[in-house]
Amino acid sequence: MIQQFMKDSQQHNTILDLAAALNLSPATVSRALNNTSYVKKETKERVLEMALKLGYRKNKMAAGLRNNKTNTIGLILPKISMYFHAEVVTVVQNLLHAKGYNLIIGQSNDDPGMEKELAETFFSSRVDAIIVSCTLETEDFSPFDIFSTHQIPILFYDRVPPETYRARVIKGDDFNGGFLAGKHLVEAGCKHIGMINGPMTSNIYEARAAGFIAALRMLQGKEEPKLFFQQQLQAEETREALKKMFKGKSKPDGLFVTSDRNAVTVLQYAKENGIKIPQELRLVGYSNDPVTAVVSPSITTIDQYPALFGEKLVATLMEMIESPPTDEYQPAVITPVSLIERESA
Amino acid sequence: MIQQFMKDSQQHNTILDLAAALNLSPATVSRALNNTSYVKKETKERVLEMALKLGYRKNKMAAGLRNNKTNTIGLILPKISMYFHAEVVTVVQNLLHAKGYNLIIGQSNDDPGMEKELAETFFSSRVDAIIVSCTLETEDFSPFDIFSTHQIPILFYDRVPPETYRARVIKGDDFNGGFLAGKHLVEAGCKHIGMINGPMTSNIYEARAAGFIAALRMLQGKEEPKLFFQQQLQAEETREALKKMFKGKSKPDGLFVTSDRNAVTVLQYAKENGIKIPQELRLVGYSNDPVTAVVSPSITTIDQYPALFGEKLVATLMEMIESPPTDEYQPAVITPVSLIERESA
DNA sequence: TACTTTTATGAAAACGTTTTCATAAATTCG
DNA sequence: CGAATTTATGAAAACGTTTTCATAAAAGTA
Repeated sequence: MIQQFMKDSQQHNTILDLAAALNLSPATVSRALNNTSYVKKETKERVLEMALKLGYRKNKMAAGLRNNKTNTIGLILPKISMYFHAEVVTVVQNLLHAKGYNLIIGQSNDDPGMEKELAETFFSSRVDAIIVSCTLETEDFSPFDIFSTHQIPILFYDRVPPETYRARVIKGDDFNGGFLAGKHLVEAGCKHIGMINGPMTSNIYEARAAGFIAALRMLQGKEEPKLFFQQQLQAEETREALKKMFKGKSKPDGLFVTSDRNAVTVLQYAKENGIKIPQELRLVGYSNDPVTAVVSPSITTIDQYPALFGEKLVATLMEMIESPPTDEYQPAVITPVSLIERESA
Repeated sequence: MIQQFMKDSQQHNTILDLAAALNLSPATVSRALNNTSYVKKETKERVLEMALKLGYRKNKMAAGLRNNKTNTIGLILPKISMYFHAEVVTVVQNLLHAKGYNLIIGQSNDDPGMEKELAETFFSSRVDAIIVSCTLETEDFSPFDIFSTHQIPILFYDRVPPETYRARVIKGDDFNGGFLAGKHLVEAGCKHIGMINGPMTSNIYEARAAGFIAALRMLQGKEEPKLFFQQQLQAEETREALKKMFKGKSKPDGLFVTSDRNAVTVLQYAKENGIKIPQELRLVGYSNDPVTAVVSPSITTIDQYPALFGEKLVATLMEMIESPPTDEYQPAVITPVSLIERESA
């Protein structure tokens, strides 16, 4: 009965196969499947039943081509395995799935060339929207222009373009994060406070530094602190910076490290060199990577609430997809941060 | 000149637009773009130049529909943010991108229902192949049947179906991992060795337990050890297990915990309860999560070489995609593990 | 009853590619 | 030089949907 309509099992069956098996037109089958427009109740049931029997699944590509909608969102980020990003991706993917969207992920590995390549690929794949956290060095954002010119929603997060590049942005309150760190160290009584920062080409490190300096200036009345280092976030560089810091006569008694991984490196360096934390050196990290909670001493750090971040991302994205495009200026959404006090400071 | 051919900027231009602008047929343009078949050198140059000028990008959906190839791979895993998986995904995505494939990711959150849903979605999206690491509880693998019946390569890794479900599989050498852990604890002189394992419904925990027991049996001559616990990998459950273990009179002096996160929990419990590691309790974890290297004492663990894992995944997948499907039985690929000795044991 | 509206379905076009089938021009070969 | 081959291009069909435009039947309304 049914078998006579079933094609070679390796073939996909289509809406035409369903139509043939039911003596209906493909149009009606499509309508039944998507319950758009009028379809007799009985017909719809017959279609659904047959679809089940033949194991029919819609070819999303064909539908996408026709509808000009892929139900796919592209996500470009530096590296999935970084704690903050892994958490964000986790919730973003879950929420998008619930809303019927696929997520395609591309890692720039902090290489602007790769980032551009991914933008092109995703555009070519006709993603319905795109989410981007930039490279540490991205200065030319024009590879993303195609999206705006083609009215494809683009949403930057965390590492974002400057205000001058008009785009929707969600970012953590890095200035406040830096400020909280500085304030905490000052209030703990530190006199010589240093900082090991990431590259200032990236907005997040720039803002963390600005907030931090503002705190020192406001609360200690100091101008430009001396013990500043910026680097590419490698453990080796952190050690270099520490060596320099502790060589001089004005050793730091407080240190703000803008990445938890590097804060852990500081911890190890301190242990190796007999520097007591927090007695001799108070330490504040950034991100609330779970590792900071289990090392000893545990590390005081700034939580960025990545899950909340992810939720806001998806909510904003959906709003962008659903509402008609507007040229209105949309101020950056700032998500909160807070200081998690632990043993290191 | 050119502008007259440019459409409204929000429109995508197509191969037809190129053809019109150049007074060529779409066929020739396509041939020039993909350099298939004969195209005069000069023509090809003209096409490429115009493509650049008009900012043409191929619509991958249309191409995919026509070619029955999406250049997209689906990946289903429990949760991206787990260390092992994050590392695997990182290298898999990078390698796939280099080979011209997009990666779409779906998280089952260890829910078999969600896993099934994702399989359906990815099938519907016509992925060229699919990579799966199962739920801890997946027992019914039939949701994946569609792929095999439609000749779509499917490759399981890490958490895989049993031998009886014929499918290509890449897994870590969990038996050996368990064996190495057991051997190490025995050789360290432990007499009462316990184990906290994940759910035995999953092949990985079953194999780790089997290897571990084999080691104790072979090297200690003991039959079924007493101090066995299995649980769902939650910190709370680990604490419960520990409470029970240390309540009895035969307290363990060695412990194999088949997940590093839980090994860290053991560390904390030990600290809270004044149990000295490694003096009173030797501890071995599993996965070589970076956290094990930075806690103190650092944790001896089993490395699974996730990067190597990812490389093998992609290599095998490419082979499956490129070579004609075969019914030949393909034995599971086993990737190596090794014991990383640290302070805890 | 005769008209309008609602319900139900089908034919055909469209989405943007690629490829098969033609055909013509250019080149090679005997 | 004429025939065979290679090079170069175009027309049209195809991939699997969805949707517009018809049209017909059923239901509602005056």
